[in-house]
Amino acid sequence: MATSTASERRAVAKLQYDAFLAVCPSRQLLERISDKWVALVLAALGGDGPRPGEASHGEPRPMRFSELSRLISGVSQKMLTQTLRALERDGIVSRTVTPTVPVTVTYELTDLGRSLQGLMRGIKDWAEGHMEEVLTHRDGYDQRQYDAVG
Amino acid sequence: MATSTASERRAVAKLQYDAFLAVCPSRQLLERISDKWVALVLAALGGDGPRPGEASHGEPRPMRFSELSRLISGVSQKMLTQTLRALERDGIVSRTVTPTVPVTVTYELTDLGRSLQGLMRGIKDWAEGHMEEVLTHRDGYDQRQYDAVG
DNA sequence: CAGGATCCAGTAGGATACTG
DNA sequence: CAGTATCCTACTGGATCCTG
Repeated sequence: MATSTASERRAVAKLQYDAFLAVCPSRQLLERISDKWVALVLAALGGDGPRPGEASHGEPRPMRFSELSRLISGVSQKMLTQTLRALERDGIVSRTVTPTVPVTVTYELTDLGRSLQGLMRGIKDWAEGHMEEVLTHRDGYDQRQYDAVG
Repeated sequence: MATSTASERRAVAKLQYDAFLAVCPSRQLLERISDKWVALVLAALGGDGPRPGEASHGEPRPMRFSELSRLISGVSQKMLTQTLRALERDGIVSRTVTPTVPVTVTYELTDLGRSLQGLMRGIKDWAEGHMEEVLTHRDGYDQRQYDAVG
């Protein structure tokens, strides 16, 4: 059962893996993709992200390391590398090296990555779209805390 | 512009917040919800999660602290408390105290939480559903690494 | 039962310097 | 340009003990 035809049996696999269980492999996968940098990298490679002098959403396209680094402000080179390596290992992004001088490296989503990208963009959009609402709730919560203490 | 009618203007707010920017508040919100425990808590409160002697998906319903703790195996009491407090502060879950002895505390999703729950369940389901595929990719990647080194 | 408070180890992750 | 390697700190998060 470990060496079954994996790709087509996902509907079945869904019944076998359970992320609620600490020992289930899917728990680790969930941890890996539940990462702010993963969300932002996938959103970037998925075509979300303003390009100079243009509206917010572009087309999905291969992106270079430095390009990603610039778009995702605040990410360290270490974390970006680490994130991209992990995603490549899991088959979510592909890495292409073109032997120019200096070398050109591009990243893009795989089919598997594309199947996840929509979800991740949804998360990012949700955060951006409900920010005001969340801020309002926080104010209320903090005020209640303040009142309770005196 | 800070005190506008927040709830209905989300479509507008979406144009104002950008999680790609390190200084944008939505970046912090994205970090907060990009958390394995958040994903699992929302999945649990959203009705995903096997109940004894039953199929995998139940109905959304209020859940007690100990119940969540048992369902989400491996979570420490500290992290569960911390996660629930943060979600409560952000208006994603609500906390209800019933003054029995000992006290009964239940958690459930708010409307805001319900709007996020679908996305989070999607992430969890993706992880469970694509586990095999990811494992296959990892094997290939690791093998290639091994070959490259010798 | 549902946490709050403490203590402490592990590691995530930033800064810096160097390489093909 | 696109990383790798190293060092080091800060925070995450688990374990434990205690309370209303």
